[in-house]
Amino acid sequence: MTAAAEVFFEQGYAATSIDSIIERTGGSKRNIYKEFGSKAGLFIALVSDTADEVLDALSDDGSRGRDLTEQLVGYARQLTTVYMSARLVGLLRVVMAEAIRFPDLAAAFYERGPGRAAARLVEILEEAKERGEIAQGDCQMAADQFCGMLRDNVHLQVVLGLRPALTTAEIEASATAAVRIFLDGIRVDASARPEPNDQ
Amino acid sequence: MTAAAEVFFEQGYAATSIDSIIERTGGSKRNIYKEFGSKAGLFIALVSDTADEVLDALSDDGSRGRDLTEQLVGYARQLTTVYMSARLVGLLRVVMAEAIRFPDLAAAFYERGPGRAAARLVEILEEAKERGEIAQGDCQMAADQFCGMLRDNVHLQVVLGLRPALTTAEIEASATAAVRIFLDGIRVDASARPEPNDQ
DNA sequence: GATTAGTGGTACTGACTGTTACCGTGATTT
DNA sequence: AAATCACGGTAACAGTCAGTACCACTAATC
Repeated sequence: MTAAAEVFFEQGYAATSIDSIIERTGGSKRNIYKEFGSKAGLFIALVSDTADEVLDALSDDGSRGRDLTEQLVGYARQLTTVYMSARLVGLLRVVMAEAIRFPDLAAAFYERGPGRAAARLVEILEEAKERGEIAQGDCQMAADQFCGMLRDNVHLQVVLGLRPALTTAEIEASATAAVRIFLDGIRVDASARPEPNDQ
Repeated sequence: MTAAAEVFFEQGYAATSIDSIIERTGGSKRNIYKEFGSKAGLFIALVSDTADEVLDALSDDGSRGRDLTEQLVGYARQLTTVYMSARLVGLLRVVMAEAIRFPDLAAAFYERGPGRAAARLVEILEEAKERGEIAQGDCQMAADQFCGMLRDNVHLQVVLGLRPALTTAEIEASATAAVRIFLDGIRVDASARPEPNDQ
C-alpha cells in the first residue's frame, strides 16, 4: 500500500515503527510478518514497489519531439515533473538516508531511475551526434550533467522542504531554460551576435 | 568533535545511540548532556558545526580567474571538490533525511551552503551580463541550474555509495566540461560550423 | 594535606519497539 | 450446521535507548 510507504518516507526507516504503519494503513502485524518477514523486508518491498511505480514514468517518453530541442524539452519536462512529485521526493530522501544500510536498494533505485533515464538521454545525444547536430564529446558525461541541471538548487530546496514543488508552468520554464543552456550556452559570441535573444 | 558527527552521518539520527557515539569519541554521557542538553541538541550542534566548517570552503573562492571561463572553471572545480568530500556527502545525506524533523537545520544548511554558493555565482553572472558577455536572462535560474550540473548523476552515485568519489583529475574534467556546456552548449550551429571540435 | 570541582564509567528507570504468540470473530467450505 | 481458515487486536517477551543518578578517581586549589 502506498500509504505505508509514506510513513517511511516521512519519518525515515529507523524512526518508523510497525505500529505507526498499521495505525495509518489498518491490518495487523500478523499479516505484515507473514507477507514480508521483517521490518527490513517490508521496507525493501515498499521502496521497491514505489520506485518501480514512479520510475517507470521516467523511461516512457522523451523522444516524441520532432527535432532535438523538442526531444530534450519533452524529456526535461517529464523528468522534472517526476523529480518534483511528492512520491519521488520522499523516495529520494529515504533512499539517500538508508543507502548505507540497504546498498542493494540504492543500486536498484539508481539503475531503474536516474541511470536508465540518463541512458535514454545518451541514446538521444548519440543520434544527434551522428546527425552532426551536436559537438563531439562524452555523451554520457553530458547526459549526466543535463540530468543534474534538472535536479538543480530549486529541486534541492524542495527536497529539503524549504519551498513547495514547482507548478507545471514553472516546470515548463525551467525545462526550456535548461535545454536552451544545454544546447546553446549562455555566452554571447562576440563574433556572431546578431541580436540579444531574451526569450 | 568531528568523529561524533561521522556516526550520525553514517547511521542517521534515529539509528544512532548516544552510547555508540561515546564508544567512538570517548567521554561520558554526563558531559554530553551537560553541554548539549539532549540528543537533538547534540545532533544540531554537530551538524551545524560540520556545515559551517565544510560550507565556508564554498564561499571563499571562485572569482580568481581572469576571464569568465576561468572564473567559472575555478568555481566549478572548488564546488565539485567540496561536494565530493566525504564530509559533505554525509552531511547531505543526514540533512536530507532529517529535513522534516529538523527544518531549521535544513534551512541553515541550504542558506549557508548551496544558497550562498549560488548567490556568489549570480554575482559573477550579473557582472558578465553587464559586460555583455552572456545573454540576457534569469541569472538566478542559470546559477541554480549550473550548481545542479555539478551535482550530476555521478555525484548522485557517490551519495548513494555506488561509486567512489571523483579524483582531482576527474573533477577537473567534469568541471571544464560543465563550464563548456554552460557557456557554449553542445550544439553545432549549422550556420557557423568551422570545424568539428573534439576536445 | 585536605577539600573541591570535574570527569569517566556504571547502574538504573521508564518508555519504546521488533517479533512472536494467543484470543475472538466472521466468513467460507463441506 | 460444523469445522476450518483468515484476519484484526491485544498481550507478552526481549532488547535497546534517552536521560538521570551514583560512584570512584584525578587534578587543581587553598
